[in-house]
Amino acid sequence: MSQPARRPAPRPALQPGTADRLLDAAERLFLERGFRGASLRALTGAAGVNLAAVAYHFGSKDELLRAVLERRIAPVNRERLRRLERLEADWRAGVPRRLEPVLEALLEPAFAAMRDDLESRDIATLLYSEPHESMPELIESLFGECARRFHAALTGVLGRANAATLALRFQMVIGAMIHFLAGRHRMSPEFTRIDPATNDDAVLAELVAFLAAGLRAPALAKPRRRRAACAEESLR
Amino acid sequence: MSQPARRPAPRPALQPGTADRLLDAAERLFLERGFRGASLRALTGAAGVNLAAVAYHFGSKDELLRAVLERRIAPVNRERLRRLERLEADWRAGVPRRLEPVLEALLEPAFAAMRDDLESRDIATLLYSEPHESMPELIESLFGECARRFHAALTGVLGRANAATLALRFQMVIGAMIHFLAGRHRMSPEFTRIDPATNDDAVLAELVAFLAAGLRAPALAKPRRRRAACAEESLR
DNA sequence: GTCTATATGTTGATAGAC
DNA sequence: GTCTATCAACATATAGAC
Repeated sequence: MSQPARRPAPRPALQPGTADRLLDAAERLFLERGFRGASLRALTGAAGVNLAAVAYHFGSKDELLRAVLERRIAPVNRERLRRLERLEADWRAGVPRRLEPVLEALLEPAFAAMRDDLESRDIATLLYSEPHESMPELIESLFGECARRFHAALTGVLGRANAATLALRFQMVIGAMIHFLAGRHRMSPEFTRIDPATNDDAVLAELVAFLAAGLRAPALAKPRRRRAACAEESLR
Repeated sequence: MSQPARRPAPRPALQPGTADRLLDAAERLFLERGFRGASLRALTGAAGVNLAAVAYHFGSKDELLRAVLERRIAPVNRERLRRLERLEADWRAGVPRRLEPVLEALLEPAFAAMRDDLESRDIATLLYSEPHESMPELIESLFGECARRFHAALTGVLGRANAATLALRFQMVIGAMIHFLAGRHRMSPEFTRIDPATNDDAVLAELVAFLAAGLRAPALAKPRRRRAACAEESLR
């Protein structure tokens, strides 16, 4: 209305640009067929763009993958850290430290993203799975800070001792989470025996309950050691 | 010495045959580079056999993959079921049902295989990861019976009610197990903060403790419901 | 920014000699 | 059983017109 002319991105929502349509198609096909299984021809064909657009907009297939992953994962991790920081502020203000809110801060943003974008159900599969030279750095750059911050927060809630056990348990949390975000849609309901109509919120609540109980499990008696009975303090 | 001539398989151990060398090389390279990332030329080159040997001995690359998977997974699942059947015989004889032995029957054979064959650390990665047309049937044919039997055993130990919750929790067990068998070697120790020297037996014990605690967690209060406090009976 | 055309290499599979 | 030679299809990437 007020501007006279020359707008670089006129209608960002009505007609997605070539780059966005490529990202959408790549996301879908990478998930369906894997990185190597989705050729540039299939990608550009599905997006309705020219084959050469990949090189022009992203440079290479590898960088297209990175763009696909970052677009989904970065906002989820930002939300995770935002929620964690609010918890930590509460703790500094004297609110007692509880385990469940930390797990919810870790899990809920991923489930929310899954609910909002059904097409992109689980981007994390691509990281967990296909071997790819640059994956380790990509994992570190995407999840490194987030993982360290949550690990530290769990240490703060569960106690500083027994760091080795907590490191193992934190990976069990990560494993259950990834499998649940990704694996459920890869296996048939006949195999998992999970009702396909199960509400995502219910799954999230069940995950939090399961993982909290696991994290609170008494530390293993090495030769022989007293076990703490208090729930919140049992991993000492 | 005594036989005059014509022996079809003279020295089965000293010099592995072409098929076995192909299986070994394929296993290693599929794990390193993924199914699609390992070409038949790379496979046969590493095995020191001719390219055409794949077609002769296995028919196709797909069937070579199936052979690789079956060779490792079938014996592990046989051992799992053998142990589970011994437990069930004990139960029929009046021994009280406990959760931990069931988890050990599920986990220990996989860890033992990992310990025995360091090269083939985690074959399950190949199933969990790369999308492949025939994977769902392959998963069903390799793990279907085993999964159903363990699911039933867990139902027997934890109680028949709340089947929906148990189905979810069983998948959490599977997820943590897979991630632990596979993921630990994909991520750097700096990322996981797990001491690389950690004993596999210790990891197994920690997994059992974590998962048992998670499986025993009280069922979620739906609107409002009394929670059972007894450990072995809490999932009712 | 988008397109055609093409360069250059690799893939899985197979035919047929030995 | 093992080999060479080769096929047809496909891959990613790029040069250069519009």
